[in-house]
Amino acid sequence: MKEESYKQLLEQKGLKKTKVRITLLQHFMSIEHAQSYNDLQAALVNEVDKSTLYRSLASFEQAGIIHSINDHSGLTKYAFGQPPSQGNEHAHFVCEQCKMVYCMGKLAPLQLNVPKGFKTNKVQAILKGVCSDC
Amino acid sequence: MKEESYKQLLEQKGLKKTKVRITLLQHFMSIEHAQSYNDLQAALVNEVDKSTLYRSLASFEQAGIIHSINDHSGLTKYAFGQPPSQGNEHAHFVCEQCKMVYCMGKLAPLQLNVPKGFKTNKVQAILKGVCSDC
DNA sequence: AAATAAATGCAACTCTGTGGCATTTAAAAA
DNA sequence: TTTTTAAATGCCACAGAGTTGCATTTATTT
Repeated sequence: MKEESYKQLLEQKGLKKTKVRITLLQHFMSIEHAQSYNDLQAALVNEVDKSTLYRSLASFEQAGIIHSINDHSGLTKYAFGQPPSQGNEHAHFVCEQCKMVYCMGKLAPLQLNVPKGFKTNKVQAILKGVCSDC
Repeated sequence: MKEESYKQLLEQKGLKKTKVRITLLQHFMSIEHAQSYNDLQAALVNEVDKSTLYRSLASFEQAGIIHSINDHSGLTKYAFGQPPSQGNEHAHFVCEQCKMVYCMGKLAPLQLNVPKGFKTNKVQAILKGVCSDC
């Protein structure tokens, strides 16, 4: 995908087309698994300030370009694409060997019974196992 | 439950019956939802050192007395009882209003299809919604 | 090209959690 | 019961993730 596409997406979302954001977006779209803060710093060759990176991630997430994932490792990870939501549920797969986090395809609505008085709005599932690369 | 019971449980698990552990265990067994580090500090009236508390939690978890939960809030929470495991799966319910975390009953095994090459070993589910108190 | 509003970089800070080490305490041995 | 010993505690300093205030720079608008 050429640079014009990234710029188009940013414009469409009402985000300024800055150097950091273009590089970051390019990276997100070129990789298939979720990224930690450190992955991203490395990918951007440590040329970006920490707070700038976190702020960029926040704006991307708010714009629905990426979504964040908590994979039980203590580290938040970020992946390209809309977050799982009503009608668009997806689970995350954490590889127990390489620790990579992948977004899985659409998820069949889960049947879960909760005690009376509890009302479930959404279900977030984390699958743990071994990925196709390991 | 009287103090003897707490002591019995600690002994059974091969843990020394110290003041901190007895108080902590007593607290865990008297409350129905998962506790954050701060909840616990407050419950112990801030009389326990931070590292001692974390170490006590670690030993309780290792002994299978409690289990830790990551509820997407960034904070680890701890709840009484064995962790969800093969044949003993349970989900956690996070109330979107009061932020309380509850352990739900046994969970029907989830049917989730993953791409070929991926092997799922376990599924962890977080339910989000509104609890019976809210 | 000038004005404006937002993004960046820097520094200081908060908060969760960990690790070393001297001291205390529970359990075991005498 | 007293002594021994091994583990638990408290204190301190530290590490890492993430946030915030503020001055400066940069993208966009006029």
